Formats: sequence, structure tokens, C-alpha cells
Amino acid sequence: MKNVVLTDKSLFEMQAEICKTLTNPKRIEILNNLRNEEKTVTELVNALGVSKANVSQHLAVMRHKGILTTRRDGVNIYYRVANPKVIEACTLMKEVLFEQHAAKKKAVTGI
Amino acid sequence: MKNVVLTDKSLFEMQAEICKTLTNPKRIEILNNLRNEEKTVTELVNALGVSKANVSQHLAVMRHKGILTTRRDGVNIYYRVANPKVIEACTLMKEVLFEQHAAKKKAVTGI
DNA sequence: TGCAGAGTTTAGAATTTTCTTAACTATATA
DNA sequence: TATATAGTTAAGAAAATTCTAAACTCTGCA
Repeated sequence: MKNVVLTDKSLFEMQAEICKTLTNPKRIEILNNLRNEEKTVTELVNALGVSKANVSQHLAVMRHKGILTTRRDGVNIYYRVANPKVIEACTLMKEVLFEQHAAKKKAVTGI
Repeated sequence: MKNVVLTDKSLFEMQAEICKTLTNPKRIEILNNLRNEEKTVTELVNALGVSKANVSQHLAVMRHKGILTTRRDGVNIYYRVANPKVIEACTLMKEVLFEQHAAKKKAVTGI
């Protein structure tokens, strides 16, 4: 365990690293799937419709960053969101998107 | 103005596009600088200590995504955050980082 | 032990992001 | 008009991200 101390110098970089979780459409879709419940890799594969290897890679990215945690139950591995604030941040950014959309629509229709 | 309608198909992609704003340390630092006030490009250049061209590029990225807006006053262009929810999301992700840090520290020191 | 199902890891190509340099536009003022 | 200041844009190299295919590990069970 190294670098337990947060240095000012690297703070923005560390924050960017955490935020990178949210920059891939499939990872966002995974987070949406894990919003209220834990799921196995296979369940996520079926929900997303992409290869198991790819889902596993995205899960690994988020697990290594501490965004997701896992538990094994027999042959299955269940993934869940480690900190609900990630979901909150995700929701806020979706709201930003919707509010932009509403503003654009208003600009076009005048309503 | 095309694609005013949000399709389900592209929703995660659009959300990821918005979130990409937060994935660069310099853009996060810019958002921190604009948290409570508008600033000119030169003020941001001085605050970040990087080239004007680079700051301008990062500002352009965020402006094109509707995250920042601008006003010109004479020779200066003032940038400000368009939607405070972006700052809220940024803050939440920083809290996630700090809570991870606290958890790691506790794991090491037992306190 | 051997097999099948569940998941991970690796290697590499294609794409995207980032930064630097240089050229460019716009505004104010002498 | 000429010049300085403020900011933007373009081109291209270096680095990071993403996906696919194939090989690999781990667990449960016959």
C-alpha cells in the first residue's frame, strides 16, 4: 500500500481518474444496471448484448478504481456499486443532458 | 439544428459525451476555478500555468458541449459554468475519492 | 480426474485524446 | 492605419482508450 496520502499536486489527476469511469457508454449502462441491485457478469452480458470479455474488461476498470465491489457465490461473481455517490453523479450528468435538450427544444419551438 | 429528439439508442453515448468533460485533470481544474465566478482565458492560463492554446482548446471542448458559456467584454472573453449540476457532479466524484482514501487509511491504521 | 460453465487476461489493431507549435482572427488604442 | 493584447484554430506526433479473438483460471459436479 503506497501513496496513502493525498497530495495537492495529484488531486485533479486522481479525480479525473475516478471520473473516467463515466466516460464510456457501456460503463454507464453497466452502472445503470447495478443502480438498485447486484448482478453477475453473465446477467450484465445479457443486458448489454456485448461480449463477455468486453464486459469483464469494463468491470475490471471500475473494480480497480474502487467503483465496484464483488462477491463470489459458487461459480458466479456478483458485482455491485461500492459508493452510491457515483450513481448520484451519473444521475446529475444525465439531468444536465436532459436540461440541455429541453433548452434546445424551447429554442426551436418557442414553447 | 438536427437531432433534437433524444433516442434511447444513443442516450448512454450522449451521457458519456457529457461526462467526458470531467475526465481531464486540467478541465477539472478549470471547473474548480469557475465554481463561484466567471473568469477570462488569461486568468485561467495564469491559474493553471499551461499554454493559452491548450486552455483555449479545453474551454472549446466544454463550450461545444454546453458545459460552459461565454460573454465578451471588450478584449476579454469571460467563461462561466452553464449548469451548476456539473459542479455538483464534480463535487460528488471528489467525495467518492476522499471516502476511498479514508477507507484505505482506516484499513492501514485501524483507526 | 475430467468436463462444463463462469469469468479473466493478454495481445494487437483501430480509434480517440492530448499537447505543442505556428498561424490565424478580433478588439482597443495610439 | 498600425500595433499590441486576447483569444482561437489547425496540423501532427505521442499517448491513452476501446474492442476482438484467443488463451487462460477457477469452481462445481459427474
